[in-house]
Amino acid sequence: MEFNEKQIDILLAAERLFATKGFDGASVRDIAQEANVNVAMINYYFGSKDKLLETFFEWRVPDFMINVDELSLVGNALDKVDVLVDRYVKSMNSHRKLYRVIAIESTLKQRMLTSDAFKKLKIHNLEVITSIINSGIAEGVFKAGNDPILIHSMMMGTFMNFQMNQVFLQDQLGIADDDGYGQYIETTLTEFIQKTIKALLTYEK
Amino acid sequence: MEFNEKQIDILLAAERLFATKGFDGASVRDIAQEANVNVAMINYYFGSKDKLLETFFEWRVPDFMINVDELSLVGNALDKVDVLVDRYVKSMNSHRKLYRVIAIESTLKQRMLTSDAFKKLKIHNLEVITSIINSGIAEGVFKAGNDPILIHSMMMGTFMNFQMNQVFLQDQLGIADDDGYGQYIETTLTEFIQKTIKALLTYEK
DNA sequence: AGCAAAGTTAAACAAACGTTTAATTTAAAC
DNA sequence: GTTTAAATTAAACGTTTGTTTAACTTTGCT
Repeated sequence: MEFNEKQIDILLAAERLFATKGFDGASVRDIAQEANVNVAMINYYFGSKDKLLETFFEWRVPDFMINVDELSLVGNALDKVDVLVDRYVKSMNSHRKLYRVIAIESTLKQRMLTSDAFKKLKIHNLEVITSIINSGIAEGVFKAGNDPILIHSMMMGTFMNFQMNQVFLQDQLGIADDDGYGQYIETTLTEFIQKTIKALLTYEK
Repeated sequence: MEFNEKQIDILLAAERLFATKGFDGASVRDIAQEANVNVAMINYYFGSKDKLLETFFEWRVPDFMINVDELSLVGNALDKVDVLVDRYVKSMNSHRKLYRVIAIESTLKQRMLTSDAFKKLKIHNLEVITSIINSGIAEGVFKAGNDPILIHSMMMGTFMNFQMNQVFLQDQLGIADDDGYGQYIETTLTEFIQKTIKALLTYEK
């Protein structure tokens, strides 16, 4: 997938507007204006508004694949959890706008169901987590019987909750601006998720 | 707030359609048809589509207040966590449609920011969790230094993740239908969240 | 230079949107 | 039974929606 400058302008404008107004809330005229292009260019390059969303997803999905090579370098399973969560949160946090789009649109009716790219992404990431847990069990550090799906849901959900309730949480946490909020996510929230997963995997009962 | 039969029909229809198509995606004509009323009735009773959403929120919010009395009956802090999570998940799960509406709309621009009812609800629920954690620390069962906001985010986020990714997770978990998914949430997921919170609050490091 | 393809534009398209109007029916009060 | 207000309706309102058209400009190739 190769895009020229103008197409990327449109994709970036769409990302901004979808994230703040949702797919239905952002009109093609809004997007065209944000991207400084004529309205017709969107249909010319992408075919339709729906296909723009689809193309947008395919364009961004690769950014969210967990890099397995990086993880295999780390020694024990406990450290692997730390690295995994750190990379995962950093990746999602650096594409915060995108992640809000995903969260919103993936819930609505059948949109995105066609987008196999995302299903494959989720399955890939699930497999990475599963292998880490299994290696921890093999080492004797982790207890068995914890479903990777639930752990993945916990990690994703906790992060997403911070994305969805930024206004409320930023206020509650006494954080001044958006940058501070991003920093909080990359430090305190990351450590919290790391701690939670390790606590859970080593829990006796 | 008292509503007649027809108004409730509209509110219920709105709940269904907002949940599946989003606020922008559900037209007033859709809602009117779903509720078997004339289109004009929506504006007649609620003023506008925006006010319908606002009224809808205020109508449903009370259902999500944690009942503190029920919790004070339980003895130790560990059991309180179990009861809290159980009631919380059951409450959210029985209003699944609504919760999807909240999740979607609360993220988009400034909508809902005016709805103080929700902020108060969140603060109330946060206070309940805080008091449970503190009582556990007083008992010597829980370790100190865990922010209630993070624990609440984890609980909410994990549950919400199951709401947002039902199609994918239902497939991955091999669950046949919607009822089975609801049961999974009320049993396995509930136990997982309970275990996670207790593991975290008793974790050494 | 000449030509074909790609890029770009303003204008127009029909459809759908939320809302309002004006007319009519129903219900309640005296 | 008459009167007044509330409820209900079909139709129309003016916008906005996503998309297409047709004319025009730019680009790349021989």
